[in-house]
Amino acid sequence: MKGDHPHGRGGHGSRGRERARRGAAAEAVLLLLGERPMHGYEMIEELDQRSDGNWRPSPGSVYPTLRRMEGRGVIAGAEGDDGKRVYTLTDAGRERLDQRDPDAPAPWEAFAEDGASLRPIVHELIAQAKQVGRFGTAQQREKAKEILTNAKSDLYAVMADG
Amino acid sequence: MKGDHPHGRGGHGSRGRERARRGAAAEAVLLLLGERPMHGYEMIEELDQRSDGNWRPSPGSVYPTLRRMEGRGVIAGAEGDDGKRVYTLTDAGRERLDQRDPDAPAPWEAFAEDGASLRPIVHELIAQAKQVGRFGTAQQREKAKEILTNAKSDLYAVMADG
DNA sequence: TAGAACATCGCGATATATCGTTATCTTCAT
DNA sequence: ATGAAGATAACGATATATCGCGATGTTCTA
Repeated sequence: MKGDHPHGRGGHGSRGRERARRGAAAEAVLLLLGERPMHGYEMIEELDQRSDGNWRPSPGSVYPTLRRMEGRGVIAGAEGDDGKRVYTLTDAGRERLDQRDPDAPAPWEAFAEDGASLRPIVHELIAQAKQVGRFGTAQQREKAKEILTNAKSDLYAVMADG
Repeated sequence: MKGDHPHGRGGHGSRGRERARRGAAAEAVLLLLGERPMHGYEMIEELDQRSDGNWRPSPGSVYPTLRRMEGRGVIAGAEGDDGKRVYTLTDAGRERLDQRDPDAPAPWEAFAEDGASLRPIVHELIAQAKQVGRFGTAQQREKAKEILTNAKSDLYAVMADG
């Protein structure tokens, strides 16, 4: 029951995925282009926002997916003169989208975070460290180094026995 | 006078620059290509290493510089079939390099850090936070959040009155 | 010689593409 | 049902290019 590890269905928790499911990128593209035409980078940002910063698919995920889908005829890309390649749903793509279960959650929702995410606080900490690095005196930087070193040790301890 | 602020020639310290001098990128390229032909990304990595991670010029610095220098005839770029554009010194470039004062320090040396850099420890801290985020339980993540929040406050305090 | 005006450079953000590794999912034999 | 094998997708790293903002350095003027 509870003798066995505090994992349960916990292991790595009730929070969002690490890595997207197979096909999640393509499904996300289908849904986004169902709303309006977009280019690749735009989709990356959109997914980043919709997942609250927890799924920002890398170029290595997005651009091959777009090419794949284009090859399969579900989307069509038009090269603009500004170096942007804007994609639109084809009829086949629209059909595929219509066939999708409308109650199924969008892929980015699988990445929704509860409040326990370390991301924002880590981000703030980095920003503050940067401030000290840029504008602090040698003494202040030394102090900062100490603080950060201690924090690191504390994090180790949490994983070791916390 | 000198009564003002514990800055002296301290302000932001005896450590490396924030931003490269005007012309530093071009000078660095000249020096690197004096050693061997390289492509853009390779130079970025090389400068990152030679400056101990303190100057990793962004694509927005490097690629325009390469094009500029090519336009001025000091370097020549050859497009490979693998998407890499390898640059070489031209005779004019070699001449320019020979005319350079050999005792002058290389641009990346201006970024040399004393031991007070926060960069490595910040990096380690991020790595450890990631570990907790990936593999930690909800309790452990909560603890980590607390630790990081405290560290942030401590850093604020250092800049405020430390 | 000060300072203002101008030209140019450095850089983060924006934008795209591919490669090799790793993870995921399906399928097929056991 | 189970588990190994194969196919394919996701992703970080590698690679290039441009834009606009802000910093830097030079030149011109008073």
